[in-house]
Amino acid sequence: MTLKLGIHWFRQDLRLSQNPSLQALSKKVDEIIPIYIYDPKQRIGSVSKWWLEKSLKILKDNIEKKNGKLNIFIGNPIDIIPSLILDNKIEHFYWNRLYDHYSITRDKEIKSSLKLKDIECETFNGFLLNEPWNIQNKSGTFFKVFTPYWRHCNEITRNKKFNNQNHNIRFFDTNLKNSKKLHDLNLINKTMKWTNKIHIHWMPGENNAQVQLNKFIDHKVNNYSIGRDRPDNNLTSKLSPYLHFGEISPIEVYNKVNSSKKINLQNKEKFLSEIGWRDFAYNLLYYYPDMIKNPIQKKFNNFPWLKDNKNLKKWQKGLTGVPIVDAGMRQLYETGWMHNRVRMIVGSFLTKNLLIHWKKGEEWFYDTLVDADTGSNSAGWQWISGCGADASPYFRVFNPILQGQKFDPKGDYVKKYIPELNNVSYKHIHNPWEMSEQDQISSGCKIGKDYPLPIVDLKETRNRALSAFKTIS
DNA sequence: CCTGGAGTTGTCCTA
DNA sequence: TTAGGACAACTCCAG
Repeated sequence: MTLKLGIHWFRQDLRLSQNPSLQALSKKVDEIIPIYIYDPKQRIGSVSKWWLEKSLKILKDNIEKKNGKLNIFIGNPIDIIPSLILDNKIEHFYWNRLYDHYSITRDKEIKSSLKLKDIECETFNGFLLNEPWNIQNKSGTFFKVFTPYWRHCNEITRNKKFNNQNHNIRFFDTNLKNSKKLHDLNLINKTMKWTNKIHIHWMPGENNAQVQLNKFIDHKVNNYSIGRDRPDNNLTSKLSPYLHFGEISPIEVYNKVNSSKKINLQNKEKFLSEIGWRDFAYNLLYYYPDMIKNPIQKKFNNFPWLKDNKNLKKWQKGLTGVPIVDAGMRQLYETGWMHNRVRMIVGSFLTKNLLIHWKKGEEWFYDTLVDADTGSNSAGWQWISGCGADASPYFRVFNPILQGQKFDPKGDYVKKYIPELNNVSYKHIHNPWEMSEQDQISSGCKIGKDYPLPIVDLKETRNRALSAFKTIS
């Protein structure tokens, strides 16, 4: 008797638990051949490469604990998959779906070629609470505004039955021919000092994702509603990279939080809606597939963005002279992550005070964030720059001094990432250029020497942005 | 098809 | 010092 074999294709679902494709396939076949295909043509940031390497290593180990082997390939899946099927007499080929244009196009092509060969191909939702085509407003189209979207989506998700059981998964125990070593992907570039420090702050992998979720539920979520806005504490869930790589199921996150009796309603709803934002971003990406590159509001094609590489570089390095902006940019560079509130502040500063195209910000974030994600990243940048579907009104230009004073009142966050300002008093921590000569001497921080003067005048550039918006309306 | 209320995350000015 | 209104106009969405 021969074994009935099926392939599960891992993509952004690097987990064994609560993985719908793996679950379904294990009911169908005797043993599962798990594969991962690294496609050099698919966009991936530098820091994401670091995370991916770690994550694949853990996945590989977890599969080996179940006496299986993870098979890694390099190249275009469209070329690789047909020969895998042929060589190994595969009759079932399963995966969990993705929602960006590149993946959708590729997956469609693969699915139809498998159908032609009479291979059973099934795909699943393992990445979102609800897939875009299942969420419609009463006019029968997709939602463009978050609040009504989430009311609807939340209702559906709350009533979904959640199967907490994991069917036993049996893996095929030998590597396929031509499969590569993880090392061959060359994901971690040794010369890049960047990623050297990331491991201090992050532990990828599905086991760590569970630890992080439990920690969040036990110690953080009950202060979430207000606390999430404060970069000087640590009350956000930090689940974003795990969700991006699929090391944890968003439905599991939703259900564990939703069913917890310890969490008060306001904090619970606030957190769940943040998980909803992730779905909403993918809803937008699905219906505006080119939003990665182009503004959803077409009039923004005429927006007078400035090409200013000098200021862009200063923004990237955290040398703008505006403390809360610089602290955020340095946190990003150092840890691969930035607090959500600060992402908005640096985004507003780049697109409104510096008038630099949001795309430049999107690219930098994509390269440097551990949670760099096609949907959330482009939706976030379109929102903050004002060109998104449901964007911030144009007159809402953040004042980084006020934001700093409001959300980092003692300057703890700023000081953590900008040691130059360590001895500056809290009165001037967000506007150190207004210190007197005397204050600059006593705090050991001479503005313009130890720490830069602001590269732009905040008031002037605010007005410049407002007039720029008038030109396109 | 029409209607009215609402829209993540603000800031500034004036009284 | 603080609270309230202005800042645009438009599109979305539900009834």
